[in-house]
Amino acid sequence: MKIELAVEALAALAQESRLSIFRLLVQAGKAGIAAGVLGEQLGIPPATLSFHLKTLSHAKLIKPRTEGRFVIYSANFAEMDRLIEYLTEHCCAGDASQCTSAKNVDNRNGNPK
Amino acid sequence: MKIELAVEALAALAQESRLSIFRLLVQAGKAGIAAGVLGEQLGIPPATLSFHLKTLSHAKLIKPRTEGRFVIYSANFAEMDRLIEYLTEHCCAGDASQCTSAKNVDNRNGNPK
DNA sequence: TTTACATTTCCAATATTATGGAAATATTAC
DNA sequence: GTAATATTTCCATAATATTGGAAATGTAAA
Repeated sequence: MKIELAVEALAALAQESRLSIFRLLVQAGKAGIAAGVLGEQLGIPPATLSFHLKTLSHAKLIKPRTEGRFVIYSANFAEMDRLIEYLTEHCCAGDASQCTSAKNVDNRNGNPK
Repeated sequence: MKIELAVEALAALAQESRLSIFRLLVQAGKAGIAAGVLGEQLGIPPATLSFHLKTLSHAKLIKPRTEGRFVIYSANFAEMDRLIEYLTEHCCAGDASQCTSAKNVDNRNGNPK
C-alpha cells in the first residue's frame, strides 16, 4: 500500500460521523445498510451524509451497490485489513521482544505477555 | 475506547509526515528514535516536526522520554492495538461467514479462506 | 405519466489544520 | 559562567475540510 492511499483511508476514518458510519457497516457485514437508514440512525441530513459516504467510498473503505431506489453500503474488509497491515508493517524490526504489543509477543520462550 | 479518542488517533495518523514518523517508530520498537534523527531522515524542519510530534503524542500514539539533550520518541503499541480493536469491534456481528476478512474467518468448518 | 421517495450535486459560509521562520527554552560541554 | 546543540513555542499565512439548504437526478409504484 502506498502512503497516499493509507493517508486517504485514515483521513476518511478521522471524522466522527464517518467513523460511526464505518463501524455500523463493519458490524453489519456483507449485507450492508442503506444510505437512508444510516442517516436516520445517526441523525445526519442527506447532503451531509452523501458527502461523508463519498469520502469513505473514494478511500475504498466502503462499497455501494444499488438495489431499486436504495443504495446499500457495505464495508470493504479487504481494504481495512490492508490498512492495518500497513500500520503494523515491520513492527519492531521483526523482533517481538522489542515490542510491548501483546499481539506481537512470541510466547514460545515463556515470557509474560 | 471512546469515539473522540479514536477520531483523534486516526486524525493524528492521517497526515503524510506523521504517518511516516509513526511507521519509523513502530519499526524501531522500544528503543525509539530521537526527534532530530526523525527530522533529518524525513527532511522536516524543526518547528514543523515538533508540531507533528505533539499531535501524535497528544493522541497517545507515541511517547517521549528525555535522555540528556535529546528527546527520544517511541510508538505506544498498546494504544495502537486499542485503536485497531475499536475499528474491528463486533465485526459482522460475530458471524465470520458474513465477513470477507481473512483475519476474521473461522476455518474450523473447512470453509475456504 | 404522474407522483412519491431515495440519493446526490451544487454552493457558500464556517471551521479546522499545516507550514516554517524567528525567538525562546532546556541541557550539556568547556 | 559561556558557548554549542536539541527541541519547543509563537505567530501569521495558506490550504483543506465540514456543514446543510435547495435544486437536480434517478427509480419505482400507482
